[in-house]
Amino acid sequence: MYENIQERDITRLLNNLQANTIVYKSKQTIAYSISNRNLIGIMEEGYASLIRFDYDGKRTILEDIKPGDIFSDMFISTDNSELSVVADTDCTVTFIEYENLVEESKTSKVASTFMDNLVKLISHKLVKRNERIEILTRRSIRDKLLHYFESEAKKYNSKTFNLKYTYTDLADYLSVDRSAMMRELKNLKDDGIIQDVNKKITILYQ
Amino acid sequence: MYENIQERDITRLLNNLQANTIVYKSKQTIAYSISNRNLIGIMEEGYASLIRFDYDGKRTILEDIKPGDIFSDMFISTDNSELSVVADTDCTVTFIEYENLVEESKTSKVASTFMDNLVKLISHKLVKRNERIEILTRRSIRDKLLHYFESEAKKYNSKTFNLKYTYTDLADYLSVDRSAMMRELKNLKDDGIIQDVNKKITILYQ
DNA sequence: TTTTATATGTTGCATATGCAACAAAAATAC
DNA sequence: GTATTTTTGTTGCATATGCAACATATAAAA
Repeated sequence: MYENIQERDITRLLNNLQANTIVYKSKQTIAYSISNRNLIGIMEEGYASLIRFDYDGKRTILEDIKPGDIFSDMFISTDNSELSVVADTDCTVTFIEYENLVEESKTSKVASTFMDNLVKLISHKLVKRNERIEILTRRSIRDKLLHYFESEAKKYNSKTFNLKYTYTDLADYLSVDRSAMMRELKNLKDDGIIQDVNKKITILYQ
Repeated sequence: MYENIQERDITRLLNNLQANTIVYKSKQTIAYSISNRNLIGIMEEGYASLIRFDYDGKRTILEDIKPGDIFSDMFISTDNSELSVVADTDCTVTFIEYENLVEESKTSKVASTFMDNLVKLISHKLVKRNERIEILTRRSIRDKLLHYFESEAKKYNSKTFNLKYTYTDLADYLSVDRSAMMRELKNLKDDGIIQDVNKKITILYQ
C-alpha cells in the first residue's frame, strides 16, 4: 500500500488523514470495526481472513489478508452483512477514511500516489476474485481441484508446490463437501494424475 | 465514470490524457484491443459482456457492461487470456492509459475526481464479484436459484421482478446445466415456492 | 415472406457428490 | 505432561445433477 512513498511521507500523510491504528489479538473479529462507512483498513502486521458465515454454520473463505493488503466495507455488499474479517494471528491495522483520502489527493502528490496504489490493490483483488470464480464455475470436484492445482503451479512456476490451505479450508475455498473432495483427491492419486505427499502436491501430466 | 465532473472538464481531461474513442459493431470482440497494458475502456454508449470461453466451448458471463461502466486488462489475470469483452449492441468506447491518468491526477483536481470515480467503480465490481461468489458457493441448484432470486428481489425491493437473463444465460451465470436448472425451476414452482409467468418471477414465501 | 438460428421445455440414464457417521492422527490448549 | 479441539481419512447411502437427445417455440436474418 505504501509503494513509491517515502517513510516520512507516509507518516505525514497518515497524520493528515487522521488515520488510527488498532491492534487485534488472534481470532478476534475485525469487521465490526469497519462496518460503518467507507473505512479502509491497511494490514500493517499479521494475517487475517475475509469470511462468510452461513445461516447453517457453513463458512467460506473469501480472501486471505496479508501485510500490506487492504480491506474495506466499500468492497462488501450492504445486503449480506454476514461477512467479517477475522484475525488469524495478532494483527496491527491502520484505518483511514476514504473521503479524507480523496480530499487530500486533490492537493497532495503523495496522496495521489496513495490513490494509485489503492487502485492497483483493488484491481488485484478483482483479479483474485475472477480466478476464484474461474474455479467455482467448474462443474465437478475433479475439475475444481485440477484448476486450483494448475493455477498454483503457474503461480509458483513449478509442477510441485505446497498446499497453503488445510484440506478442510481447501474444501471451503472450492466450496465442495470435504469428504467428497478427499475421495476425489484419492481418485486423482490412484489415476496417476497427481502426487500428494502430505500437502506437497505434484502434477504428473505433461 | 464522469460523476461530479463538468462536461467541459471531461473534454479537457480526455484531451490531456490522449484518450481515443472507438466505435464497435454488435457482436464484435472488444477485448483484443485492450489486451496490451493498463488500458481502461469507458463504455460511452451501448452494452457489452465480459465472457470467458472454455476450451470445451462452455462460456461464462462474468460481467455485464453498461454505459458509464469501465473495463480493463488491469482487472484480468494474465494467466487466463481466454477472457474477452464482446459487444452486445453497437458500442462507443473511450480508451485511456491508466499511467497517464495517475500522472495527471498529481496536478489536476479533475483527474483526482476521476481517480475517485475509478476507485468507486472498481469497488462496485468487487462487490458484484462477491455476490456472484456468494451464489456460486451454494451447493445445490435450488439454493443457487433461490439466492439469486432473493438478491434480485432485494435489489428491486419487491418479491416480483423480471429476469434480466434468458434461462440459458442464467444457467451460465449460476454455472449449472441448463436442463437441470429448468427441472429445478419446475420443482420450485410445483412446491409453491416461486411463481414464474414467463420470466416474471415472484417469491411466494414469507 | 421464408429461412435460419437461438431459446425453451422435457425426459432417461449414469454417476458424482452431499450428507452422516465414524475412527485415528495431529495440533493446540491447559 | 494430559486434555481438548481440530484435521484427516474412510465408507454407505440416497439423490441431485450433468449429459445427451429430442421437440417445439420464439427471435433474427435473409
